[in-house]
Amino acid sequence: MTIALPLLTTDAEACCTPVTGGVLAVDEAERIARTFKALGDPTRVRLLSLIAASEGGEACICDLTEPVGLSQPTVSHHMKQLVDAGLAVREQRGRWAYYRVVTDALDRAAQALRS
Amino acid sequence: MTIALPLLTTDAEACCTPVTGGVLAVDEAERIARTFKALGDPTRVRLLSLIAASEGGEACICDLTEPVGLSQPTVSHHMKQLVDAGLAVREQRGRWAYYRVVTDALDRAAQALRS
DNA sequence: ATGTCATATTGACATCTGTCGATGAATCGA
DNA sequence: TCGATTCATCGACAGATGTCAATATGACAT
Repeated sequence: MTIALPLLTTDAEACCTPVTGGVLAVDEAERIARTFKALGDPTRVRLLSLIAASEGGEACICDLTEPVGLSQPTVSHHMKQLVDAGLAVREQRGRWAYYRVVTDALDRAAQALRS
Repeated sequence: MTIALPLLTTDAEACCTPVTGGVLAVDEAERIARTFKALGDPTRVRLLSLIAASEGGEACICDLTEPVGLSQPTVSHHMKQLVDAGLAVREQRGRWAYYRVVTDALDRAAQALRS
């Protein structure tokens, strides 16, 4: 007999012992830090903001390269970081890769900062 | 004539255009990212948690070194990062340096993630 | 099949970051 | 005054990070 288990729990999904709610276990601190590390680069903050403000709440790499003023590989790299952290999701449609912000993940990250 | 101006506005004090509330200006994104960068290290997350959970909500370096298992200079370095980011404050009392968490700064950081 | 377009990956590079041991600075007690 | 204590700073080092040009991958149109 096999049991269906979630294949992957991204850091931002796993919820959210608040930082100020008692001493955090090492692995909890690592999970929380991974999420904030992804938010700790101005380009990535800007990318999330650009995507969230786009029509339909989604954007492809080609929409993002010019506004942030960086090369396409660099933007692609940053988006991968955000996806790995669970803060964005990627959907391939034809030649384009559309990214959306995972607002739940942002909310959960905010929870970790609540007092 | 001279005018009294705030000498320093820490990043976490300056509030808090939400990431998902329209395209962020570059300097706003940089401010937000600086705060989250400070939160992007597991040791620093742990330090904040340890301080917040300490008696009186404050702790000195000597209280923190052993729990995080790092050298005193390293802990001191991390605390400086947190103070520079406005997430902690330092008060010297005799030989000891007491640190407190700036919960308002955490709240404001959380605001930046609200949708 | 071939070429074009959008994106990801690779490899390289300079810079930043976390860590430590050694040392300096300030405070207190004897 | 002297030594002990607490913390910050310095110098060094390995490893991580942000960036780009070049290239690979994959999808679509012709």
